[in-house]
Amino acid sequence: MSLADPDTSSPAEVPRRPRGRPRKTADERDDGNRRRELVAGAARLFRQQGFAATSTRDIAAAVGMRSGSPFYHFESKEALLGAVMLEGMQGALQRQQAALAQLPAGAAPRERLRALVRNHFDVLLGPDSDFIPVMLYEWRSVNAAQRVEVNQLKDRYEADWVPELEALHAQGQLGADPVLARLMIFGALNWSAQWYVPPSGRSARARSRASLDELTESALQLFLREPR
Amino acid sequence: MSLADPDTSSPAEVPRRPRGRPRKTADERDDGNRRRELVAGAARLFRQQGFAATSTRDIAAAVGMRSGSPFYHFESKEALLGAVMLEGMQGALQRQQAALAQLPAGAAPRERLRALVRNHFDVLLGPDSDFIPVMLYEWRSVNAAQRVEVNQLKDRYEADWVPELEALHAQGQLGADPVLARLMIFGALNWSAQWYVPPSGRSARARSRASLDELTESALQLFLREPR
DNA sequence: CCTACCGATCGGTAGG
DNA sequence: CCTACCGATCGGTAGG
Repeated sequence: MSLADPDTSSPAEVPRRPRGRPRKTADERDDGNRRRELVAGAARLFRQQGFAATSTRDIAAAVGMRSGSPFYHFESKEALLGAVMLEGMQGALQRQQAALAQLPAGAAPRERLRALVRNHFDVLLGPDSDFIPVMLYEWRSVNAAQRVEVNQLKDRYEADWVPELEALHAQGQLGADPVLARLMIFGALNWSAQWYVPPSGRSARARSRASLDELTESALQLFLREPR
Repeated sequence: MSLADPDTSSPAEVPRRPRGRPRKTADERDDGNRRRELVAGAARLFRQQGFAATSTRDIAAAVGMRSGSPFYHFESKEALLGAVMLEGMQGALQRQQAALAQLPAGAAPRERLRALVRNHFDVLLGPDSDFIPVMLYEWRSVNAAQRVEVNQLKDRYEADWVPELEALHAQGQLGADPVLARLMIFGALNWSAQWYVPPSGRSARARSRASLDELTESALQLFLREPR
C-alpha cells in the first residue's frame, strides 16, 4: 500500500551512518497533505465528470500541480481512484461506528436504523460527500486488488445493518426478507446522490441538515410499518 | 432527427425523371438494420465499460464495421449515446403502457403498482436491458438537446406511477409522501441493475422470469402496508 | 515536484 | 460503408 520510496538521499552505496537531524520519511513529511489534496480533488472531478472522462491533467490543475506531478504520489490514475474509494469507505465506516456508539444502551432497532440511515445520507449528501458516490458509480473502473480491499470495508459497513433489519423483520416492522430489504433500502438511499439538491438560501448549513433529517424520516416511514 | 441523406444517385444536376424501379430512400433501405445494430452494440458496450471508456472503434468492431463507419450513421459518439437513451425510453414507455392496458378495468392501485414494478424490473433486468441502465448511469454524458428529449419520455413514464402512489397513500398503504416515495422506490428498483444476477442453470428463461416476479413481490412487501 | 517528452489512442473527416 | 489520414489528447516516464 505504501508509495514508492521518495527518499532523496544519496543512491545505493555503502550505507553510511546518517549525521545531523534525520531525514523525514514519506510518512513524516507533509507530502501527506498534497496527497490528500490530490485524493479530494480527484474525488470531486471523478464525481462530476466520471473517472474515464477526467484526465490526470485535470486533477493536477485542480490542486495546482503540473501534469506529471500526480505520478509522484500515485503510480497510476487507477491507484488514485482506488485511494478515493478506500479513504471514502474508511471515513464512512468510522462515522457509522461513531453514530452507533452515540446511541443509548438499550436503543430499539428502529432507533438504531434511524441512526444508520441518517449517517448514510450524511455520507452521501453532506460535506465532503464526493468519495462514496464515486465508489458507487465508478465501481467497474477500479482494479481487482483494490476492489477486494474496498469490499472488506463495505462488508463491515453493511454488516452493521443486518441485525437491525432482522430484528425489525422479526417484530413485523419490516415487511420483506431482510436480505432483499437491505439491497433495496441501500438502493433507495444511494439513488439520492442522483437527485438530491441541498436547499439553498441563508443558513444553508442548518437547512441542509434539517433536510437530511426529513429525508431520514421519510425513508423510515416508507420502509417500516408500525410496531405491533 | 433523420440522418443526412445517404442517397447515392447522381450528384445535383437538372432533375431527370427516374426510370425503372425507383431507388429506395434511406428509410426504406435496410440501413435501418445497421443503425439498429449500432445502437444495440453501443448500448451493450456503454453498459459494460461506460460511455467515456468505450471507443467508437469498439462499437464499430462489435457490429463488424471499420473504424470510420459509425459516423456514416451518427454524426458523433454523443449522438449514439442519445440514440441509446431515446430508443430505450421509447421501448420502456411502450411496454409500460401495454402492461397497464392489459390490466382488468377496475384493478386496485396495488395491482396497478405491481404491474408497473414488474415491468420496470423487466426493463432493467430482462432481455435487451442495456438501454435503460445506460440512460440511468451515463446521464451526465448526454448533451442538453437530447437530455430534453429523453426527459419528456421519462416524465411520461413516471407520470403513470403518480396516481397509484397517491391512491395508496390515501388508503394508508403507502407510509411516506408520494413524491419522495416515488424517488426512493425508483432508487430501490434502479439499483437492482447493480447487483442483480439472473439465475443460471437449465431453463434459464423460466427461472429468470420467476425471479423477477419474486423481486416484484419483495418490493411490494417492503414498500406497502396492509390495506386498512 | 517540474520540464520535456513519448507512444498510443481517440473522435472525426475527405474522398471514393 | 471503406481507406487513409489528421490533430488533439492522454497516461505515464526520465532526469533533474
